[in-house]
Amino acid sequence: MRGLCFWDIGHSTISWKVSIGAPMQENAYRQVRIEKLEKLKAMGIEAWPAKATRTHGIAQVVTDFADHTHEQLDAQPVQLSVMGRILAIREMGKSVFMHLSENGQKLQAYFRKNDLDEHDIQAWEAAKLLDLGDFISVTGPLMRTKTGELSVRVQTFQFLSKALLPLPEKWHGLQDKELRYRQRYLDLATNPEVFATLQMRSRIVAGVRKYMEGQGFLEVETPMLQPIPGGATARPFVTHHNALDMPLYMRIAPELYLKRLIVGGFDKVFEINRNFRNEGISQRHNPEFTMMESYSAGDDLRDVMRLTEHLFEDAAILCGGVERPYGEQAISYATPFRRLTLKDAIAEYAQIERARLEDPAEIVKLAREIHAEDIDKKCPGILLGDLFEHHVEKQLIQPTFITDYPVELSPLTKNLPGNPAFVDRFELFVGGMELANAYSELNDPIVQMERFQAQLAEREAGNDEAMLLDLDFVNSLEHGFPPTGGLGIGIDRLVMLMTNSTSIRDVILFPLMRPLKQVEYSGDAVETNSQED
RNA sequence: GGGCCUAUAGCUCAGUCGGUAGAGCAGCGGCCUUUUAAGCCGUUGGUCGCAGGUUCAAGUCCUGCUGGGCCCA
Repeated sequence: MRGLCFWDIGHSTISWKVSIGAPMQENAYRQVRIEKLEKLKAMGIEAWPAKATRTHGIAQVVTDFADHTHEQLDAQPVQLSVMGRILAIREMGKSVFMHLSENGQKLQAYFRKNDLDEHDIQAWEAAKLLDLGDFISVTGPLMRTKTGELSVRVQTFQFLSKALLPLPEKWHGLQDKELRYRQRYLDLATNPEVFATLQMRSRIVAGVRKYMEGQGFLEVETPMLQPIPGGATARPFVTHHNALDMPLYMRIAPELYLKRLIVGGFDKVFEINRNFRNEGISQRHNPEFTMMESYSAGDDLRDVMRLTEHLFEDAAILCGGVERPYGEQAISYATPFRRLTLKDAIAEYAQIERARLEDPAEIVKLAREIHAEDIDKKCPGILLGDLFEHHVEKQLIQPTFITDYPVELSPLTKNLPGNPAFVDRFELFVGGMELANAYSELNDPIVQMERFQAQLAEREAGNDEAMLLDLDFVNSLEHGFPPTGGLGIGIDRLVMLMTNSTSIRDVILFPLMRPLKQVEYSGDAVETNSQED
């Protein structure tokens, strides 16, 4: 047999949510359409031809002829062919109106029995076999209906793909969030706002790429499979290379490789790609997420701040304006963004006397007030991070750079001049979320080695998120690493802000879902291929 | 990890105090040659997520499980 898989609907221990996308399912809808398919075959019509008859895209027609009046289209007929999926059918006796959809745009097609008969005597019978969800192409002159809607007056049409399964409800679309994420194709096909959001994501990524290139950065690709996962504090996904018989890790960050490129002589590089962190899933976290990470030789944190805020301003303008709605808020991306040190932010938003944050004993006291975990094991710097997270983060709605981080939170960052306890780093917060993270990169190989050793000690003490030592990276620094400004921007979150989406899943085409158990279909035998618990 | 919510027709959703399982859309059969969620008439379709329990009787109450959502840490 063909090794088809289908969702188990019979196994008693399996939670099964009936799905319109379940192939091979006993389904009256499917049966009806198989019968229509037989009728098409009998008429000699191919249901799935190799190429569509098409002269125009629907988007093109909609824009190009937006201003053409009824009279103009009558006087100078425009003959064309477009393809699309049938999203609505309004039947009126011997004429039928349909909406065809292509790439998020809609165009009406007007089927009239007399018009079809003139070109093909069996066409009207074939048109009766059209269903919601089918892809077709229609050929004929453009017209405007009585109500002024631009339409194709169909003379001939072509089946492009006969849909065997029905679309979700035409008015509400697909609402069930689980089905929306599991069967994103149906979500996209029936929810125009979902289509628009995910289309906008691609445009934003293209915009970011264009902006970075405009600033003189070169796009590069560094390993996603890494023998030593570095550049961030996070748990990695583990995999295995068979031929080399060695463990490999999905990268948690590209940082250490991009920095090697600076050592190698590239002055400005960036990379837009996925990072993988083996952590929980939430409205703001997906195990794989997209980062734009960049390094520019000769720059420090102030330069990176300017780069960052203009990138955000640019993206906002691309999406419609420097002021963008986010939930109940209006966020302004007009530069410059507010700058605030970590301690000043805590003092301001928690309404704590600034001087207390200079006293380790006071910091511990404040940490106890918010019931921070493992207070005894943590140094004051890390507790400051806890205080910030608790009191400040969610309140930073307007774009705000937080600067001057404790060294313990930033093993790869250069110290502030004359201050061994704090580093030259910023994080950008918008809409209560961390959006970007940037450093004046640590370029002293001796200090870097000490920082790695401190991380190893952390690891010994049981922190499995502490960084691993990457000796080759330290070695590269010893060959000379110029002052460098580094930046990472969470692209998914940027898209959330720009498209006013509250969940990261809404801006990821295929967010990770727990798979439903499957069975393998092999002739008459149905066997489970899922792992027993 | 903890708490709350949720799963009913292909889809969107009702289902009261425990007493014969409902609507709209979609589908199917009719009527209708410029409709706009077209309209009108008729009609098919249910393992009420899964497994137990209580009860004369469970979509409804209880327990467990599974998927999903939301909130908290």
